[in-house]
Amino acid sequence: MMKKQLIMEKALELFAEQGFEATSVKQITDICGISKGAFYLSFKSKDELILALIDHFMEQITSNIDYVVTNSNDESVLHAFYYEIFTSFHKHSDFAKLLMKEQTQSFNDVFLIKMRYYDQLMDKTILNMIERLYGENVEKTKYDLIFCVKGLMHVYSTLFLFNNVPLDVNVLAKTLVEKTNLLAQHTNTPFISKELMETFGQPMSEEMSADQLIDVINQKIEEMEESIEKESLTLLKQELIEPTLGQAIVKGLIENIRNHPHCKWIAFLLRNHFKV
Amino acid sequence: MMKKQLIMEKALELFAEQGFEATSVKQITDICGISKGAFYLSFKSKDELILALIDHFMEQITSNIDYVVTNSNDESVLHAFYYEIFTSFHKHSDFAKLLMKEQTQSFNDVFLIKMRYYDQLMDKTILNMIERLYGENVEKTKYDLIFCVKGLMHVYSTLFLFNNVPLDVNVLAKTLVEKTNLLAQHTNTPFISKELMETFGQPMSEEMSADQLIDVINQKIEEMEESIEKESLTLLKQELIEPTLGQAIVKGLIENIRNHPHCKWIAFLLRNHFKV
DNA sequence: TTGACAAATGACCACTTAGTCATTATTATA
DNA sequence: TATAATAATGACTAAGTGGTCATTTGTCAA
Repeated sequence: MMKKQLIMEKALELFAEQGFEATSVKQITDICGISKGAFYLSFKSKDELILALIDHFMEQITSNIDYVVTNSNDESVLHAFYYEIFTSFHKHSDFAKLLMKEQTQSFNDVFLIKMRYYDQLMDKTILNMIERLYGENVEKTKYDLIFCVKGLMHVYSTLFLFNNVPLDVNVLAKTLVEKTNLLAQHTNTPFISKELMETFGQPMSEEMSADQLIDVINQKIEEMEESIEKESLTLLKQELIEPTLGQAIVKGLIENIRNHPHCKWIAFLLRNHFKV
Repeated sequence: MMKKQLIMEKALELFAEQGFEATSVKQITDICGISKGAFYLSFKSKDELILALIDHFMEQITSNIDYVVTNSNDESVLHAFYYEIFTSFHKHSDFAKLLMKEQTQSFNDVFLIKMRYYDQLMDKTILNMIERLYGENVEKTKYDLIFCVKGLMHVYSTLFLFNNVPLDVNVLAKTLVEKTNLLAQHTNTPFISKELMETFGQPMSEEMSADQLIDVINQKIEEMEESIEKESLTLLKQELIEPTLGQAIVKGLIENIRNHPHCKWIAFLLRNHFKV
């Protein structure tokens, strides 16, 4: 199991540098110092590896952003959002590079669906934030705003990822907050209407069912040692099967598990499910 | 020579769909209905093919944009800029897709240099436009503005290229003009300082020398049949060797060749050289 | 020391790749 | 028609690909 992590780490470096297609399994196993067979003991295929990488990092990044956004006040939420994103990208710069390089590529159906899934989660988070901050004022322009925010994120990420520009995340976040506010408060001409958004934005992937959630939780529970987190998770599972606890308790339980590295994603899914 | 064009056309389609690395020479020759050998009669390598494609389209697009920008008044220049870009991308959508997919990829040094070169030309054009429109007001924020403009271009291009969104170029250009004006007129907090721009933006690739320009022109002249364009080009070559004509005449001569499909790029280079 | 089980190996498979070149087909010239 | 020049072919090479599996190695408890 240690090996799986080693492979993911080293492969990520290679993917970031050369791209996924240009990196061979042989190259990966060589710098890991393991045999080809050992690789296929950890991953069924090269594709499975990149999918695992995407999930591993996107779950982390997505849930962190979501938490930060839902737990900041209106004054600070935009700044917190940008700050969190760029901090994540900076910390996991190899993954961020991989993401940039492969996001328009399309070798694999599963890959594509996964990318679209996380992209839609991001859209949702941004939209949420925008609606909360500007309300009715951006009714006509909010979809354009999503794209503007993503466009800004994209260029500035490229800038510091591929040009080793020294990064002061705080300043960067500040400038983008200013720009976002400007665009939100003064834009009048929309390009993306609600209808347009719906025609191309394949119906937002619906949420996970309670049953699916329970499966994921069961799997995690088995991996965990006894702890407050495990207890909280067990209670939350119970709540999924048969709701009895109040909102406050549920929220508290989710808060308990939120910082456990293995639970971040589940915490995110549960927050979404219980809408707390 | 016809064959070269056929290969470029068909290869572009494949590259746009599958990416450069994922497309094999065999695939290209198959849909062209030619043999492998015939391919290597037109191109020394697969790499040379993609470089030729980049040059072919980027020369066209870059020179068109430059012309449009330098020949629009302050009222309309921003709109003209966006309109021209998106029209080009829409018209050559396969090439635009290729560009998006491969712009962060880095298989090849020559490729990388080429991409950076055209990217810098674009930066220059945008900067020019911004300085002209907003002057002193954007002294501190103009570099950020370049990136904002590129970020907006990027997301909206992705949107209509990969999501078959119906494209009303006029409306799109309008919304982006509004956004650009907003950002230019009200942004106060810069992220990219002049120094920062200089540290990462390897010294702007210096202009072509007069001698190099003459070489390029000589080559073109041979390919052309007798015409006003050819005569103009010959006179311009003379002017490069020994300046005798006035600005007005030079400008007129460049105007003469500007619409000849083979001369667009040369017209661009000459406009830059004579600064007319 | 033995035996049982899991972990790890790397030769090997079938296939694909970019690129070459002796050979053949086509065209133009005399 | 004969000859020279050019265009086009596709079998071939050498290297590499993702993936497999019979075999070896390592690690336990008995």
